[in-house]
Amino acid sequence: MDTRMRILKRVYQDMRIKGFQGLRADKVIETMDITKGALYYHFKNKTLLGYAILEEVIQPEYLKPYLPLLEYEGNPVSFLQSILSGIKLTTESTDMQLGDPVHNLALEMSPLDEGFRKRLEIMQDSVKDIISDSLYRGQVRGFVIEQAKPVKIACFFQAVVAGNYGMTKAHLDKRIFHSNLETLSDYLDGFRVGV
Amino acid sequence: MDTRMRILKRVYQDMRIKGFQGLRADKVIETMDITKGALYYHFKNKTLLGYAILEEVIQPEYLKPYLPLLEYEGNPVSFLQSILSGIKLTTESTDMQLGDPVHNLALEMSPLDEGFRKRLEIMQDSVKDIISDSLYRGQVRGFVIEQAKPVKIACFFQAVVAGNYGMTKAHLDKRIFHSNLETLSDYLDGFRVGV
Amino acid sequence: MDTRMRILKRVYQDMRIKGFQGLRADKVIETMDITKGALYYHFKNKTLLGYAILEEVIQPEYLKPYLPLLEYEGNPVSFLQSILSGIKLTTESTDMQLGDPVHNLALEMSPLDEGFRKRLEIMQDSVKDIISDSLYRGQVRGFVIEQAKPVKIACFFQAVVAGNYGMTKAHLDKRIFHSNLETLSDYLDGFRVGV
Amino acid sequence: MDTRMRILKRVYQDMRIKGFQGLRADKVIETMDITKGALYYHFKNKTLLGYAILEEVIQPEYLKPYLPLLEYEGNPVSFLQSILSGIKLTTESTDMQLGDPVHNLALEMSPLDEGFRKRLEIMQDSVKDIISDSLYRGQVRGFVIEQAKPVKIACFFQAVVAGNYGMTKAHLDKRIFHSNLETLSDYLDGFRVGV
DNA sequence: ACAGACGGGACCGCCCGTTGAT
DNA sequence: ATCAACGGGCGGTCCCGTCTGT
Repeated sequence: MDTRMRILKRVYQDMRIKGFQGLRADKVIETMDITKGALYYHFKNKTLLGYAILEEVIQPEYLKPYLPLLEYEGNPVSFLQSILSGIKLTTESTDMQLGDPVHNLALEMSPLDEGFRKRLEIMQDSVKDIISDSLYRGQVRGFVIEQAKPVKIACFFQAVVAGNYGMTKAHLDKRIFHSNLETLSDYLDGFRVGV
Repeated sequence: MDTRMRILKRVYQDMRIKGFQGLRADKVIETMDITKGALYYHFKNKTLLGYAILEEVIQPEYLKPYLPLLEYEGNPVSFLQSILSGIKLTTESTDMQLGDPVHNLALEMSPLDEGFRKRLEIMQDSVKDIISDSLYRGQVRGFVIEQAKPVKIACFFQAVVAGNYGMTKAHLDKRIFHSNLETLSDYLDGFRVGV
Repeated sequence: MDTRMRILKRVYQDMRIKGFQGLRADKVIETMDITKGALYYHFKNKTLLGYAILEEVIQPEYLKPYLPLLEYEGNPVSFLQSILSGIKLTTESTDMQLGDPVHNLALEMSPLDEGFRKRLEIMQDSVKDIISDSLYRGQVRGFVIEQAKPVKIACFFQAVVAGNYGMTKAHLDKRIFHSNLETLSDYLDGFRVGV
Repeated sequence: MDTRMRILKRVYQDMRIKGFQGLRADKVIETMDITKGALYYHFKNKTLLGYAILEEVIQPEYLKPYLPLLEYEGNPVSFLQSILSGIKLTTESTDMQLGDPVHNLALEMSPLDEGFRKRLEIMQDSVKDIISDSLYRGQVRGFVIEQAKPVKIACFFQAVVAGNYGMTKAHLDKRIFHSNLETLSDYLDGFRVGV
C-alpha cells in the first residue's frame, strides 16, 4: 500500500476517537515509520487531510452496505433488515462502539467548516436515495405497501441508525442499542405487503 | 447574576458551536468583561468547567420538557407528541440547528472522558425513565395499549429525536427534520388505545 | 524596566542584524530570562511586535537628533553639519555599521507590508518637515540664501545620509562613508548667506 | 534558454520583492514547470543560488549603464546626467520601484554573509572606478574642472542614487524621487568647465 | 473575587535539502 | 537532467494553567 493511503487509514483510526479537532496529525504519524515531511507532501494542510479521509476512506465504507440495494430484486424491507442484523453483529467491536463516522463528523464539523458539511450532506443523501429508490421499486414490484412513503422511510431509517449509535455511545450497556435495532426492524415490517 | 453563572452561560454558547475540545475558554471570556483570573477562581480547570456546564446549564434544560410528564395524568402519547411539536416550532432558531447538546457531547466526549460519559449517561437515562414510566402509567390508566413496551419505546423515542438532529445538522434544507418528527409522531399514534 | 520594553529593546538588537524577516523572536527571548508566554502576552504576533519596535524604539531614536532644530535659532546649515559630524564620530560603533534602521526596514518591508511602509513613510516625512521648516526659517532670518529650496534640500539630505549608510554597509573600509559626509557638508555650505 | 538561466531569472524576480531571506526557492520554481530536482541539480544550496543570481543576473544589469563610459569621449558629466534621466524615465515601472538590487542586498545580506558582502563590494567598486576614471579623463580633456575630486564625486553619485531609491521605497508619491535626481544633476553641473 | 503577567508545552505549517528512480 | 517522495528541523502561534498582588 502506498504511503498516502497508509496515512489516511491510520489517521482515520485516531480521528474516530478524538474527532477532527482533537486529531493530532503529527502525533499519529509518529507511530508509523514516516515523518511530517511525507505528511505535508501528500496533504497540504489538516483540513485537506480531513477531506481526503472523508472521500477516500469513509465514503466507500459508508456506502458499501447499501450499494447492493441498487440491483437487489427481492424485498427491500428484507434487505434493510439484514443490514440492521449486520450492524447488530458488530456491536462488540470497538470500531462500532465509536459510532457512525459520518454522523460523528456531521455533528462536530458541520457548523465549523462548509467543506465538511457539503461532503457529509452528499454522502447522507446518497444513502437516502438508494434506500428510497429501492422502496419505490419495491412498491412497483408488489413487495411494499402502497401507503409507504419511500423518502420518508429512508430518512427515518437513517435517523434511527445514526441516533442509535449516538444514544448508546455514552452507555456501556449495549442493550439499548439492540432494542432500537429491533424496534426499527419491527417498524419496517409494517411496510411489507400481505403480512 | 453572579460571575460564575455568567461564565457558565457564556462558555456554553461557544461550546455548542465548537464542541468541548474546540472550546477556547480564555478566548470566550475575553468577550465578557472579565479575565482568566475569574475563570480559574471559579473552575479549577477546563474539564471541571465542562462538568459544571453539563450539570448546571445543560441538564436543567435537557430535563425541563419532560418533567411535567411526572405528574401528567392525560395520555402520555399526546404529551410526547406535543414535545415533538414544540421541537418543530423552534426549527429556525440557530440554537436548535446546533442540535441536541447532550447528544453532541455524548458523541464527542464519551470515548475521551469518563466524567463526561457518566454524566451524559445519567441524563439520558433520566429522560428515558420519565418517558417509560409515563407510558407504563398510561397503560395502567388505559391510554396506552398493553402490547406497548414502555422502555423500548422510550429508548426509540430518544434515538429518533437525537438522530434527527444529527441527520439534519449537515443539511441546510430542514424538510428532513420535519419529516422525521412527523414519522415519529405517527409511530407513537400506534400505541394509543382505541384508534 | 518592564518586560515589554525589555523585549522591545532586545529584539530590536537582533532585528538590526537579521532584518525583520530573518528575526527569530523566540530565539532572541531565549537569551533573556523570559519565555514565549510572556512574548505572546505582550505582542499578539510578530508583525505587531515589529510595529511596536518601530514606534517605541526606532522612532524616538530616529527623530531625536533633529528635534532641537524645531527651536534652533541659529543657522540651520550649521546644525545639519553638526549632525553629520555626530554621525561621523560614531563610525566605529557596530550599531552604526548596521546602517540606518529606518532605511533598512524601508528597503526590506515596504513592498511586503503596508503597516511597515506607512509607519516608515511618516517617520521620514517628519524629519523631512523638520529640516525643510528650519531651512525656511533660516531664509527668513537671513541665514540661508533665497535660491535655496528647503524641501528639495531636505529630501536630498536624507537620501544622501541613508544612501551613504547603505553604500558603505558592504565596505569594510569606511573612508567612503567619511568622504560622502564631507561632500554633503560642503554641498550644504553653498546655501549659507555671504560666504 | 537553458533551465539554469530560466531558474536564475525567475528566482531573481521573487528575490527582488522578498529579499534573499524571504525568498522561498521551491515555491518560486513551482510557478515554472520544473521541480526541486532541477533546482538542486544546478545549485547546491540556496546561498550558492544567491551568489549565482548576483554574478550572472544582477552584475551585468548593474554595470550595463556605466560600461559605455569606458570609451566615452564626450563630457562625463553629460553622460552621468543622461543616466539620471534614464532612471527618471523608468520611475513608473514596478521593477524600478523595488529599488536598486545591489543596494537592497547590501543592506540585507552584508552583515549576514561574507560571500554576499564581497561580491556586492566588488560591484559597487567597479561602478565607482568607471565613474571616477571617466571624470579624471574628463579633467584631462578639459571637460571637468580641476578642483573636482573624481573619486569623491563617484562615491557621492552612487550614494545619492542608492539612497534615493531607498528613500522613496516607502513613499507612494514619487516626487521626492524626481526631486533628488534633479538635485544630483544640478550638483554635477557645477563640475563642468566654463559654465 | 478578580486582574495582570507569565510559564510551558504542544501543534500546524513551512521550507531547505536529500535520495532513488528514470 | 529531472522528478516524486521524503527527511528533518524549526518558527510562529496558541492555549491551558499558575502565580502574585490587590
